[in-house]
Order: sequence, then structure tokens, then C-alpha cells
Amino acid sequence: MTVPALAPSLSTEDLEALLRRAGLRPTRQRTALAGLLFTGHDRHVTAETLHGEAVASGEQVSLATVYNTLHQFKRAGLLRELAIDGTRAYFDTNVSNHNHFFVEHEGELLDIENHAIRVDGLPQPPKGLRISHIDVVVRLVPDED
Amino acid sequence: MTVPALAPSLSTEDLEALLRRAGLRPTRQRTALAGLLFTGHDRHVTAETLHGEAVASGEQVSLATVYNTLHQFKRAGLLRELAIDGTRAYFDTNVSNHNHFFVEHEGELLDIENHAIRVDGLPQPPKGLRISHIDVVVRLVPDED
DNA sequence: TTACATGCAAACTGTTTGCAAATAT
DNA sequence: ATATTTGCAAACAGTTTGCATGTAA
Repeated sequence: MTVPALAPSLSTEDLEALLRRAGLRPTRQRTALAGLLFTGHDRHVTAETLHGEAVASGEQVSLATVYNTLHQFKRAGLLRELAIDGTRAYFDTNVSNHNHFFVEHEGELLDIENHAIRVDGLPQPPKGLRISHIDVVVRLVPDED
Repeated sequence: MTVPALAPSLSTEDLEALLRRAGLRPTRQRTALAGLLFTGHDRHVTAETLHGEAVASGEQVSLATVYNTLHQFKRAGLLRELAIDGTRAYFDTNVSNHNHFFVEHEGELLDIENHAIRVDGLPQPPKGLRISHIDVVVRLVPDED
């Protein structure tokens, strides 16, 4: 029986370096949000959940700044945005090619390892267009037992 | 060279029967919207585009009623709602199992015939949950030529 | 005549933006 | 000193809702 490895938190210096590499000034707010997001394990957040975590951890950040920061991180390639349920925007710290389970009644997202899934038999896209990305969302509901 | 078959429009009686079978009173507005939607070929609409079509065709319907009607049709199994891009809700008259191309810069949806595509290697869903539906969205961008 | 549907306007949710004050370089 | 970032409050888009009026059965 193994205990899941604890994600190694990045030091403040590491986080600041990460932000600088992304072309972003390491402000207190961005460093704090990056610290919550880039823990080493994959995370799925919305602006609200991330803002809640920041506030809960004692950081002072406005919701507007969380929105701005999520989009800056996305533009910098640190996050990917997921179109899951129309009513809110989900961001994923795993930017590599992979797919998701979505637990409908809880709004919870789970990663599906990419090598696990294969999409076959795609028709040719219409002329003048090329595939930029394929999203697979496997929607889950409670089992009837 | 063949011409695509013209979709056979349903008669008013057919539309009213369709609505009644769905447990909905065939009001002028619902009949008109059903007439625009259930033409025999697959359609993708948003509340706005459908409202626009209704108005353009001389029907008097409020946007609120279009929203209500889309959800009633969805509840009745006549439409499926698609989570494509967060900012607006798309509805699809093809409720059978199939997937989509999404042309990002135009917000346009195209059906992919179901038998064409195959998703393989899905891991087991977590205990207590079962798969309700798998959505595959193939995002398209202009080809760089 | 009774239950249901419509439509307006107001409310609401998630998100974006303008701008003055604060902060990083 | 300068450019960037923050945070508030207001604006915004899409959607939903309360309620008085209208319509279907």
C-alpha cells in the first residue's frame, strides 16, 4: 500500500522564475496564484474556486485579478481553458494532450491519461481548415444501484 | 453530380402532432419554431440565431419564449444541448449519437457522422459513476496557406 | 373556465473593462 | 521614473424569472 506522493511545492523563487519566463512580473498576487496552481500535480479550477482558495489561504486578491491572471497564464501556455459546461470557464494546469471525465452533478473534472484514449476514423476537415485540437469529454452520472 | 435532397418540410398538422406527442400545447410560437428546427436535415442553433430566423420569417416570438421553447424541446428529447464554447448554448436537432467539427473563428458547427469516429481505450469510470455520454469536438482553424 | 403559455422587464451569473491608486523594475 | 498591475465598481453578454395578459383545451 503506497501513499500518493506529495506534490513538491515550488519555492517562491521558482514561482517567480516561472512567471518571469512567461513574461509576467512576479507580483504578490500572481506568485500566490501560481503557487496554488503549479503544485506539481494536475489541477482544474474556475475563477471562483481559485479565488476562494487564495482568500482561504490568507492571500488578498480580487476576483477581477484572478480572471486576468488566468487569462495571462493561458496566453503564456501555462494553462489550458476547457469548454465543459457553458456556465463557467474551467482551466487545467495540465497543458499536454489529454482528455476528461466530467462528473455532471458535481461539476468535477478528472483527467484521462492521453495514451489511454484513441480517436479513430476522423473524416477529413472541410477544405481550408485544419484540426487545431480534439476535445473528448466523457460525461459521468451516478450509477443506478 | 447530384443535388442534395431538399429537406421535406413538415406540415402544420405534423408539427402539431409532434408537439402533442412531446406533451406540449401546439401554440403558434412553438409550431413556428418547430417548423424552423425540424426540417428533416440536421440543424445547429443558438437562441439568438433561431429567434433571428423566426423574426425574419415574419413570426412574432420573444427571445424569452425561444429560450423557454429550446429547453422544453430539449427536455422532451427533441433537441440536444452542446457545450462548445462557453459563451453561448448550442442546440442540435440531431439527437442521435454523433460528434462535431467546430469552426472556431466562425462559431460554426458541423456534424461528424457517428459511424465515422471511434473512441478507444477509455479507462473505467470511478466507482459509483457510469458514462452517460461522450462528446468529441474537433476544433478547426483556417489552414495556413 | 381552467390550466398553461407568452412577453416584457427586471434579475441574475459569469465575465470583462475603465480608470485611479499601488507596485515592480 | 516609467511601465505595468491591481482592484473596485460599472458594464456587459447570455440567460432566467416573476407576473400580468393572452391563448388552448
